[in-house]
Amino acid sequence: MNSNPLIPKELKHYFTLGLSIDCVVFGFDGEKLKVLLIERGDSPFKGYWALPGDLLAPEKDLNSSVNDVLNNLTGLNDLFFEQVETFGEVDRHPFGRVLTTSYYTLVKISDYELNPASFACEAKWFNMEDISELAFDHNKILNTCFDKLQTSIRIKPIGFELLPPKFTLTELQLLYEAILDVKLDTRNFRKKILSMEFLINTGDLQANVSHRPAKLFEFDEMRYNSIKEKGFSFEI
Amino acid sequence: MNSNPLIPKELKHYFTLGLSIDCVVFGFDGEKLKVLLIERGDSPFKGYWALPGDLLAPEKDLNSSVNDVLNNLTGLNDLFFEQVETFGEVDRHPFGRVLTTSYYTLVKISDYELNPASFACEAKWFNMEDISELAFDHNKILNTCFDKLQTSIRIKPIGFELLPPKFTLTELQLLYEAILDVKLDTRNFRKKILSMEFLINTGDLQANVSHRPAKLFEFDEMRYNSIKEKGFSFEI
DNA sequence: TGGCTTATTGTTTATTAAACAATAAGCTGT
DNA sequence: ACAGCTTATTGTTTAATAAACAATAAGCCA
Repeated sequence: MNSNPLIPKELKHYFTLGLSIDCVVFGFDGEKLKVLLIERGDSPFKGYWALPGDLLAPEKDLNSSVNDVLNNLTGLNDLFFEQVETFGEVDRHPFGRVLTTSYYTLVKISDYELNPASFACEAKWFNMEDISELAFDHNKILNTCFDKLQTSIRIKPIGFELLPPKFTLTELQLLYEAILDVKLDTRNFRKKILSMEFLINTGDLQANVSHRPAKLFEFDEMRYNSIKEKGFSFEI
Repeated sequence: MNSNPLIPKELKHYFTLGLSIDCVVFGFDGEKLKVLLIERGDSPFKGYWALPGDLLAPEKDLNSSVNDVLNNLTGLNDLFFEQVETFGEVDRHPFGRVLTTSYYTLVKISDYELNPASFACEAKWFNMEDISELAFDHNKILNTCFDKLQTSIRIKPIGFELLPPKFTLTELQLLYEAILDVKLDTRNFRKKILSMEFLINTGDLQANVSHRPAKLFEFDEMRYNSIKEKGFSFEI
């Protein structure tokens, strides 16, 4: 049962920590940026809204447990997470010493169904501005992850995971505006994003709209990935 | 002695983790970028070179323990660290389950004396290119921190901590070249760095050099800090 | 004073960002 | 068919920034 069989006696005291994983799942609904929260059905902080998170099992890798934790609580699955920061104030957890490593990801809300389970008695998307006091130090964690998201989107072309396979440039612009919380100039935005050449004009048009239909784009995955690795500067 | 008095029985199993802190101390000697390593005098990895690092005591905050860990092993003191990433592969430590949170900092080598202590039987500055196989997964950790350093220096004006209070523009350029591992155009570098207006020309000149003495600059701390917070783009 | 060493500076050209509004295309209802 | 509505699309001018490039300045020393 002890996961640390070789620990010298004098070090036993150091092997009493708990570590949790907290997931910040940002969602886009075509208009606003949201965050997925759960209502906790167990102590501590029973009844509070919180980031989906749970203790790391000693026999599991850290980074590869994130999806399990999220899946257990909300039903969401198979997401790509970015690790952000580990929080370790002594008194951040009322039960004892629990540090937590935070991660964020981005999803398209309509692609997923929420199925709260385990100690999550509810799971819900919240507008960023509607979030009040969360359990633990989760407000701080959320803010840190949001800052990181805003920085990242200027350096890497994240965002495509959040759109349908074929999308319009207007949809893409709305996504950037939602994440950065600014209004962008349409002409300049389009010039810039097209100049990066990871968008492909499919030739298809939007259907069933009562106005001029927009061109549908998809993205060039090869080129997108190579840019994503190198990074770029998206000052817009 | 148990630091987690309120843990429900069924969760005891989760509170058996160890967490260490690993410090990547980059140093600048006026010419090359170096890293501070210790030779481990204790098992595991006795005799190996390693990043200075130690277990986190359950009664101490994570971020504020970094300086203690480093000070214990090397005598260095009072540095500003940036947290980078937490590594948590199950088998990364031979004694059992130990995750590690990594941090980096930057120092001017000549400002510090090395005093290895505790299980560090040696402490030494290594050129980045002279580093071979380190203990644990420390090569991976070092690489991750180095990537982060290179990214950060393009976004924030780090670097001044590494220079004497009054320094020449050539010294500053050498620092950037050491960290980024590139050659920069002197005229463009000076224009760019001066246009940011956090450098103050002290009016003093370099002394005891057998060539045209350079002007000595210091930096405008107020302005430097405000830029550091907002971030900037140092594509150079 | 000539020679050595490093410091300092400016111009031209290319690229990128910013600001700004008129026209196009499909749909709807008449 | 067309007038009116809605959103999509596009280009130009100006300003700012980046890139490329080499001659002169200033102190020291012999």
